[in-house]
Amino acid sequence: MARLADGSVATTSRDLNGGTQRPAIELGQLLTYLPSAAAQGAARGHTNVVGLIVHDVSDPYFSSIAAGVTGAADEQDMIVTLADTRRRPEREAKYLASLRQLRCRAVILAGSRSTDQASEARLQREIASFIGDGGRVAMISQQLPGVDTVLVENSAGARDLARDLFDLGHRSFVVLAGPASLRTSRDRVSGFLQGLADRGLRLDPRHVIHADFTRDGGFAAAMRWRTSGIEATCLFAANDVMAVGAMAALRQFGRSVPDDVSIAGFDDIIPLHDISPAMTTVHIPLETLGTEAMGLVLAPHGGLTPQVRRIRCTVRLRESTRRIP
Amino acid sequence: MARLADGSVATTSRDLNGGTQRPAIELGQLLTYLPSAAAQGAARGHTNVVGLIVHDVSDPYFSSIAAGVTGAADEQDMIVTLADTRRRPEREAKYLASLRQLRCRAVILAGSRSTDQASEARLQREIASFIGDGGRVAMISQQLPGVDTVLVENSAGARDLARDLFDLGHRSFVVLAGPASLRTSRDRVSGFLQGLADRGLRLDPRHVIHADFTRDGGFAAAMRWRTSGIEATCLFAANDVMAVGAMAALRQFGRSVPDDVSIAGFDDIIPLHDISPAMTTVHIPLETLGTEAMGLVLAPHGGLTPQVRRIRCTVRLRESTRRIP
DNA sequence: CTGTTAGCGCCTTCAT
DNA sequence: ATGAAGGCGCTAACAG
Repeated sequence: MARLADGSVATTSRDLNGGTQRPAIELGQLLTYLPSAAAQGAARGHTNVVGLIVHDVSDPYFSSIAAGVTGAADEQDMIVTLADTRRRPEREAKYLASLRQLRCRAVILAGSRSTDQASEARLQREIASFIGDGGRVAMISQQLPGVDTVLVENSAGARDLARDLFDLGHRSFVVLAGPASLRTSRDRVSGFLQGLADRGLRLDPRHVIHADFTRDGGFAAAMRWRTSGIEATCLFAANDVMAVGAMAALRQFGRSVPDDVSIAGFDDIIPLHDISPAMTTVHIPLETLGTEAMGLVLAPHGGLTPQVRRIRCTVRLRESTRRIP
Repeated sequence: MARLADGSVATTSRDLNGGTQRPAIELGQLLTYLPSAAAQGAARGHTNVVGLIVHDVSDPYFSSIAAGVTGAADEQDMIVTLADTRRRPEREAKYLASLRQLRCRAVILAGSRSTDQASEARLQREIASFIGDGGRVAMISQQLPGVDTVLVENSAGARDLARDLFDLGHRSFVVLAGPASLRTSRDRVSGFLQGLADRGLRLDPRHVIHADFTRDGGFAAAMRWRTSGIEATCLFAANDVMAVGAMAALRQFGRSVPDDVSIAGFDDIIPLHDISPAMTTVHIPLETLGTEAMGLVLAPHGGLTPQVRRIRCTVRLRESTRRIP
């Protein structure tokens, strides 16, 4: 194409790629010409695309991770393609297949693993194929055997939170948990129970109410708590969006936070930083999750032992929880 | 590749593509084989990728739009690649170039146009090249000459809001505006002023305070208002995240909402649906913006006249604004 | 319907 | 340093 300008083809390709834009003629053409990434990919056998699979982009948890990923990608001149499973675990494998077809250099899977055997098995196979084709993959959240992981210490964070709430004087809790099928929710719940146990308190299993891992789930769980007749001075929601849904429900049936009941969440998502009362939660450096994941998949191959990067969660005590005399 | 299974090449390509998986042998291979999208793109001359360029994914405004786009893309078996400018307008052209190189079928540009002449001009050129190569492009927000647009009626929405606030009894306003360089902010501000003018009220230009179009911008603007000594019964923030930042500032210097001062925002972003007091705002169907944009770029070419799809904004009066006796 | 033959647009040895 | 040739993995227009 641009041979009209110079004369040869290989040469043109070279110094177009080599950064040394020599013939001024090319510079002129540059205004509109760009090599086809598709053709380059076909010829080279790989591209500079990295895939990101999330459960729900519109959830601030995932959009912050996405921001971390796009930021890191930009610095490496990589392009990120986004897939949103809409919280249907079985979609992950499907999207991974699409990304494999794209011959992405790497894929980042953000979000809790589920306990659906069929989906997870199919995902495992897709991952194996992807890696077999020379691609890199990183998980964000829980570890999957054999793949690099940015591991969020959900359990430890929830344990610390439970202890702090206990030390604030709370003795009766209700846990607004996500679906039992989500590892993230399970880890947080069990960590929380462990923290209470550390202080000698055993929580009745009926005090754990399961619902969707969303705002509406939190609302519904709080409603179910209300009709359950279970007493509690403190509610722990397994994530912030559930907590905010629960707060809405509490408001609706006239319980004030934190005067009537304290509440705590998990994640420390940004849009909630300014609500009132400020939400007690467990902070996760969400953007960092994304950049770390990019770091893993872009790093030179780590050999046979999968890399694991642990991310600590830190308790943020705020107004939505109060001291019990 | 898979010719080992059958014998021919074209045949394999055909019924792999044609859905009629004939030879059982292939079905066996299918477990791991997938045609390379890169090579397909090279051969066909186009791909099933659509690009999405946003100002900031972690902003709920954009993440909701992204959700709409990914949802629509999924239905059409398209793949979306995401680029985040981090609110630097000059990045748009750069990313558009990357996407052009990818030979995307289409690109969606979400977010306010700026008034930076240089960036906009460069963007215009990129768009022209992109379209010249046979790609489709759609804007979300304001119209750009010659390109399909999902036009948000910011001005009308702000005008309606102003009238409603006036009718609530408010007579003194302060506008917390975004940067003067952002069309979206300008449109909302001018619409708001127009609405007041419709009721016979003229707002002193000093009552318009400019800041970043972010939470921190809203916080800063509210702080500047405080020290300005200007009196007002109602604050209008040009978007919700600014409004929430302003509310944080108000809380910090002990002004209660809505008792001391009413406040209104714009966008009706989801994470704010449950805050207290509930925020008066102007609703935009954000996900719809994304799906409509996909509709535009996937529709058969609209001829020479660019398509424009207008999206209405509707006022949502809530607790953060009160009636003035 | 199937197999053959050209490309698609680029990159990469390999000589020169 | 530069040009020629071969190939990347697939599709499409053409014959059989």
